[in-house]
Amino acid sequence: MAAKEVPDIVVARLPLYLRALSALQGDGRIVTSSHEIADWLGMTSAQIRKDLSHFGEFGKQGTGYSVSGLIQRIKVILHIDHEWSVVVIGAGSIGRAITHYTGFVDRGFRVRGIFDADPLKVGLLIGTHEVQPMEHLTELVHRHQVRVAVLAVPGYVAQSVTDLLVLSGVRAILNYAPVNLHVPADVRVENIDPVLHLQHMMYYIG
Amino acid sequence: MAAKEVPDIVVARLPLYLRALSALQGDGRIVTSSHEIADWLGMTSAQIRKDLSHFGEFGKQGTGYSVSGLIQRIKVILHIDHEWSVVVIGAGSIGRAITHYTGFVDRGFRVRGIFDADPLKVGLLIGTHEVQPMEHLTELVHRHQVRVAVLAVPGYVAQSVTDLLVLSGVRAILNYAPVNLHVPADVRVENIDPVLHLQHMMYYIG
DNA sequence: CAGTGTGAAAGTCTTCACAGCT
DNA sequence: AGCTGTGAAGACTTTCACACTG
Repeated sequence: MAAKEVPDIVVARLPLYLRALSALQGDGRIVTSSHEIADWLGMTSAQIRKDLSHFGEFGKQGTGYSVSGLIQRIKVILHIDHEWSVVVIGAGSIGRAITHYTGFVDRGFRVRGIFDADPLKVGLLIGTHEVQPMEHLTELVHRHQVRVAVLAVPGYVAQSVTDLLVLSGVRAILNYAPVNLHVPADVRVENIDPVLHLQHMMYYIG
Repeated sequence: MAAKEVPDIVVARLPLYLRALSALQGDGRIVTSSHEIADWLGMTSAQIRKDLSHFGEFGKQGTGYSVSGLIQRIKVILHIDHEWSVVVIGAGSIGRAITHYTGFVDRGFRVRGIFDADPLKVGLLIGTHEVQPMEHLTELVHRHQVRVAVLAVPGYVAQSVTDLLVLSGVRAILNYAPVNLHVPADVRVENIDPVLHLQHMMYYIG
């Protein structure tokens, strides 16, 4: 069965399955089942089977799934069977944390450069990366064919930086600024705002 | 209409409304409408009205909502009309970024301490906070009645640190480790994993 | 008239339960 | 026997559309 119109919510769970499968692989499991993955993630096995069924058939009835096989298939579906180059915009504490983060590389992403508009930050060394001025952004994006950016700038410049990123050819933006970005329809944005999560939880903590 | 059994997905959107309302307030708006909030957030006005209707009546027909009034009402619903004390566990780059983050305080949260198991990190100054050893955690949680923790430790210690947090009285954990934490039913966990968002977006970027 | 609050309808997502394969 | 893949049922969420109010 070919993937044609897969619900976004299903796509959003595939990276979670990848995370569970990596953990199981780390534990030495060669074969697994929808039940085992479901237990690891705290969800139901039926949901996992249903989700996967949107993309084809991956398991053996009576046996389960090959861990490495399913990992590979999901990576292909998500287009992360090869490495993506990423630029980080903003050399504040969030930008620096992202650039330092080692968990990126083995999951398909590689930081190619970090940029900041503040002349005082330009030239600073963040891990192995030297902070570059915004003027160098477009050139580097073209040179490395960067399609992915992490945006870690103050809210009031987030939209103008976004416009520049889009113009340079970036197609996916992970936004840490607490604002809603406007982008063309063919550009994806996902937002991360830790305070939103904290506020959400407080409803139940009272 | 009293709030009785509000869907979690509705609760999760309230912090978003708060963010939009703050932005509108920053622009000098005194009164607003479900349409204006919806435009700002890129959603429909019906959804906003329906969501709010779970908690009561907040607007004036024909006029709209008082911006400051609605902000205050939502803060009360979310229990963030007062400040919550937070501890940060892990003084790696993420823990440091969180501790530095100034956007916490004005949105209801205040970091009371940062902890790390690594003796080499203990004593380091992060902003105005000195990194403390894990042994001090329980005492500080009790002293400041901390109910909220941000977990920024490596995956392989995340569960044991979680157990300690829960034992100390923490009821809400914002987890940056890429693992699924097990907690008692009265403890809330929300997870943040930037790579999950990046992988999700790559499906559409191809 | 503009804009809320809300039943009812439409749409989406999850769970069930079982045929069928290994 | 054990486990997948999947229609059908059930649960949940969003959208519609309009009575009502200032």
